[in-house]
Amino acid sequence: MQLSIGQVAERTGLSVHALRFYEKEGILAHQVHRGPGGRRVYTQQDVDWLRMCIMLRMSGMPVPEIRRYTELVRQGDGNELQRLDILKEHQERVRQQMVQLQECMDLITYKVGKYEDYVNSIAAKAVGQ
Amino acid sequence: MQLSIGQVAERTGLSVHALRFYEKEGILAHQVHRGPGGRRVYTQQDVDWLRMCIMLRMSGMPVPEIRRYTELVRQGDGNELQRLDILKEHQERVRQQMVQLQECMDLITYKVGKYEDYVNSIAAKAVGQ
DNA sequence: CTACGAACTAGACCCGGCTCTAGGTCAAGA
DNA sequence: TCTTGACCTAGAGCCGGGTCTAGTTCGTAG
Repeated sequence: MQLSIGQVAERTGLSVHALRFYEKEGILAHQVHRGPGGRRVYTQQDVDWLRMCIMLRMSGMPVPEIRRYTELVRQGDGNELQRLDILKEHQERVRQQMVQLQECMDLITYKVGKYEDYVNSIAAKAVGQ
Repeated sequence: MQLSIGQVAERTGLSVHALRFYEKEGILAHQVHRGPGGRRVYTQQDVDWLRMCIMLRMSGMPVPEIRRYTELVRQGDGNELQRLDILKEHQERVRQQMVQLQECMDLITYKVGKYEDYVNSIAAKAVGQ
């Protein structure tokens, strides 16, 4: 299956601009090949790869690190340990992020509870009047 | 207890620059009062407030929204419903973020597992030789 | 033909959130 | 007295991550 940049944009949710930007940043496992008129032709694998990159970005992996990982994959077999290192390191960061986020959530939930109680008590008084 | 900007920086983890920046952005519940020589004098309440703001920032609340919330608090009683709205909205965003983060985590964990298996199988072969 | 839509490149621009600089005040200690 | 260090203001600069523009080139449809 051959996909144009527009189609890839649709199915990844990235903008056409962002796709070209990612390519320039070296974030494509197997560089996009070009069709007639120099147009980019993507495959399903490209889309799959992009979806993974989107996950990595969403979870806060910086573009340069995604590039490092991508380069390892491009180089092919033999560097699996390095790839594993990158992934594990990121996994740890994500774990920490989740812990932090949970702490924030706890505080917010506590505050929401307080305000709800307060607002309800006001409403109750109003009814009592 | 009176605190200098430097002391507040220490106990919040924010930089002195960031503290002045936050103040300029209107993110201080009760505006910092000034001591001799125009120096900022913070109280424990300021520190507590800042700690909450840090939680809100960490969980992705944009500065302008923290300002809105701060302004409501500054205005005093009577707008608790609006404050509650802001908090609930943010709570929902944080919830979504956590879901996303968990999805990313699942993918990463899956990949880490794959690579570990692979790396181990290689190691086993090496031993077998 | 021509005109539209989708693609191309290179590079400028934007935004949020700080961070840093320049130039100055002030108080305490050597 | 001089120096040091913490503070002050206003405003410039930086970084990450895109986003947008200008000026073209295609291929297809009217």
